[in-house]
Amino acid sequence: MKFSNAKGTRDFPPETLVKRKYILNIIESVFKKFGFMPLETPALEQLETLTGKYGNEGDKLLFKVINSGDFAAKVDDETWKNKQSEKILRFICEKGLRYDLTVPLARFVASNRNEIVFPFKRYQMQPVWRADRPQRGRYREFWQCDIDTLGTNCLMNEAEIISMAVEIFKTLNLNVTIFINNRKILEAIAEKYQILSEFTRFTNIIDKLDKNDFESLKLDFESLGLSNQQIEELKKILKKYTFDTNGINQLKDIFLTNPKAIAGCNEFYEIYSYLEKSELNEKAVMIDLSLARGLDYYTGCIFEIKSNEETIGSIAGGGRYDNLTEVFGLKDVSGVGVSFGIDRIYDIMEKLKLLNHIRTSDVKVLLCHFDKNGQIYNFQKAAELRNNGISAEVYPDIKKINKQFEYAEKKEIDFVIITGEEEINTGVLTLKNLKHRTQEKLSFENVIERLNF
RNA sequence: GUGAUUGUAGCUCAGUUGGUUAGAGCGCUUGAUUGUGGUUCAAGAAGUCGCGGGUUCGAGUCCCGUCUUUCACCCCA
Repeated sequence: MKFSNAKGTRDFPPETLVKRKYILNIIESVFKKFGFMPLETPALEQLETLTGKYGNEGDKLLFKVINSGDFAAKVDDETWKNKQSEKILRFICEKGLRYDLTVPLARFVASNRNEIVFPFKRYQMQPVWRADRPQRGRYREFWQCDIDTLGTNCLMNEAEIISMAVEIFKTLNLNVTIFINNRKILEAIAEKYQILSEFTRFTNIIDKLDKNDFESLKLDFESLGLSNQQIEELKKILKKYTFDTNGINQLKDIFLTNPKAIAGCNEFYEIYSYLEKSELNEKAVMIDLSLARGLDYYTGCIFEIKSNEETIGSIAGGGRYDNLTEVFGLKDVSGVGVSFGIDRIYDIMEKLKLLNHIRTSDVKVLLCHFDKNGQIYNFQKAAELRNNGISAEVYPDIKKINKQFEYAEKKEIDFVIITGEEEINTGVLTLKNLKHRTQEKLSFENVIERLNF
């Protein structure tokens, strides 16, 4: 194959796209049901909008877009000769592909603050790009389905996110667990051990706990300056707790005095108070103190959702960010949101054969013919059928009838209308059910009745 | 970004220590069957062996580069 796709990007053939849209539609309809409004932003952002928001690793994964025109001429000889990529970059590119949908949202909200109705509830389903090495469930171009609420501190929004996630995955028939944590509690731990200055490194290490056992990370914790006793203590604390009064009480008992931890626990209590009476099953939501999340901008509650059946990393993630719009000049606007990764959801559902029932075509009937006269007649009949709300397709060529049947079968069209001289003369339609191999002669009205089930 | 790994017909894959004209199954086309398919039978088309370079009398096979795939890190949806 001479022309392959760019690394980590894919084509979506019709059969795939039909299934993707099925998932997207479910997600979108739930978003709408909760009162979120759509937003789209450009694929391209100013590079300075994107840099510095995702941590060091994030910046490395940004796709940069080279300036048009004679970009090389604008680099001075000295910089060019020294081959320092970072410095040259500043001269030759000023745009980049978006890395997620949250930062563009913050930019949008900050610059449209006067037109926006707050609290601002928006959903956004668009591709994002990351210059990562691809592997299973990891692509360089993938779609995120985001919802965010900005301009309110109310923790009902966190509870709402959980409800939405539960509804989405219930509708999709996927067994998942929603893991939640709170950055305030993680900060409290870091404070307790006086490693707050190393907070990012600390969260990076504990985030590995889902893949590695605690023992193998001991050296990492030691490198933070923690004593053996402290590490043993951590081992007891960094685990999962049930998301109910019992579990939160356990947590609170650990950090009796630390104000940040108490704040974090109180947030859990409040979020739980909204959900207490809903029909969540006990294992749908878990508090997981080893959940950290890499993105730098989270300040409160954080979420991550994983499939119970497939290990492909997380299929959704998000959290509360108090200061994200501040870097775009808008203070005191807190936001909370979550992003669903449709590509991973698709991969899991495909593997679990949960998408096999999706029909590739909405067409109810294929009109077949033996000659030009039949085709012309069918062209008119198809128009009449469509006018009566029936999606119909005329076989687009004059070929043997069995070819036409095979075409219908491949496109999962159950019915065919067979038009020959006899049908044209009498005005009666021959309707055949390909699945049952039955066939009957019907009037136009009866055909509509038959196909309108 | 680090270290591995993959690529042969539309698809899944064979292809010996380097040796003539690169094979199979499925699929596809045509016919048996000129108004009724999915079975069966017969025939047929199909490949710059990912791409570029090198070694060799000779490369699908060995070497280098490159693109792509998958995997482990890093990190993440």
